[in-house]
Amino acid sequence: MDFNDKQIEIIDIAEQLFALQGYDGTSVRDIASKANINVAMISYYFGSKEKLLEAILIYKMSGTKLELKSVLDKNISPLQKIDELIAYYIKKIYSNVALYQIMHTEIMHKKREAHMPEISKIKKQNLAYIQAIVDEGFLQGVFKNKIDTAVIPSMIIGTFMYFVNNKHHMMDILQLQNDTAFNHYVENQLVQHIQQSVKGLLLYTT
Amino acid sequence: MDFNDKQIEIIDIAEQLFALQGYDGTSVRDIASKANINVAMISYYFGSKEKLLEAILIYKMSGTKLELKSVLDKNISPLQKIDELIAYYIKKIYSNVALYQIMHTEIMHKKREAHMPEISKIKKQNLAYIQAIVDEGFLQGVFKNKIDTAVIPSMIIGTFMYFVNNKHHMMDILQLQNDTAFNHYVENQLVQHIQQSVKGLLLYTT
DNA sequence: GTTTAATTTAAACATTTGTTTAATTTTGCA
DNA sequence: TGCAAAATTAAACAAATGTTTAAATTAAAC
Repeated sequence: MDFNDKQIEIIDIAEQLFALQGYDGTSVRDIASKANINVAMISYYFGSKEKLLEAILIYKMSGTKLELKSVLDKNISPLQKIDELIAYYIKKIYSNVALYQIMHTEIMHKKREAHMPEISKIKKQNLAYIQAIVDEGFLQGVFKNKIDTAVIPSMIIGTFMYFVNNKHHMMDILQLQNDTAFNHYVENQLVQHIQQSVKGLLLYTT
Repeated sequence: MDFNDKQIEIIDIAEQLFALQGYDGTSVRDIASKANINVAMISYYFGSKEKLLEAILIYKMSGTKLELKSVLDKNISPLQKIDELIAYYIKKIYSNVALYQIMHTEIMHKKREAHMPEISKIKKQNLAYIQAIVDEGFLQGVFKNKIDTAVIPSMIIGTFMYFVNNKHHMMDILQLQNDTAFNHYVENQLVQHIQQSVKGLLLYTT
């Protein structure tokens, strides 16, 4: 599956609109006018609106694959690996928020669960890497708590997505004046909070 | 704002459909046929589809108000308060998942940010209660870490919503065979994990 | 029991939807 | 240059959308 420049342009714009307004809330004419093309070009290039959504997932997901293995192979402590894992995780998601928003809203809606198997496979792969770090931590006696590793991605992605989806409200509460301040908060404080809580989960029994 | 039995029936069905298929993905005819009524009844009772969405939010939110004050007033330690707060929070959300799904998808979509102020007000109120518990914990010297309390709701709601929105995947990974097992996991293990991580955030510096 | 109001219905409405058609323009190549 | 393929266009298409209408039915009030 390779797309030409024109297709990629359409994919980029459709991705933004789908993330912002939802799949059903975005018409092909919306996309066409924003992309300065004729409506027919969408059918011409992708076959249908549904297949355009597929194209977005395929194209964007291939460029988003998490390289957690590189974190795993580093010569650092399990605790540091957790830190780096989370920082890397969030950095990746943050630079592809639109894609994740589409995945979490459209794919969730029971109508379109076609791509579920593929996504599920990636999730399982990522989980295996996290599990490896957790196992290592236990082996070294650093991690004390027996937890379900499966909840860690939920904590990272869930917390992060909720936070950015409520950007306006968070900026209000935390008195962040502009987008730069918000970005800075996410990349520093928010990441630290998530790191802290995941480590707290692994290290301490209360 | 009070609704008669017929209106409430429509509200209940529309809530389920909006949560499952999205607002734009659900037609008024969908709602009408599921509710065994004529399409015109929606306009007759609510004025429009948009106002039906409003009605859902108004009606369901009034019955969902978190009674965090009761937790705050209890004669227990701040740590226990955090536990109870989280357990209560999740219990409430879980019994109103559909409403929260609508809020987090539809309200997020930039088209409809009308009800934002009202929701924002409730969020701020809840946050104030959490802040009171955190302050108390610090005063007693139990909590050691200076954190932004504002991220706690993100952790609770975000983690929880992500988990239940990926129900299928989670059941697969955690080998939960049926809905009962899933519910049981959410109400026990998941709640405990979230409690543990929030407390870890407050108690320990790593 | 008659009258008035409230409810319910089927049909029609004007738009908007995704998609296709057929003609036109542009491009790539011999 | 000439020509075939690809790209682009405006228009039309049927189906689905939210909403309204006007008639029919039911309920309530007197």
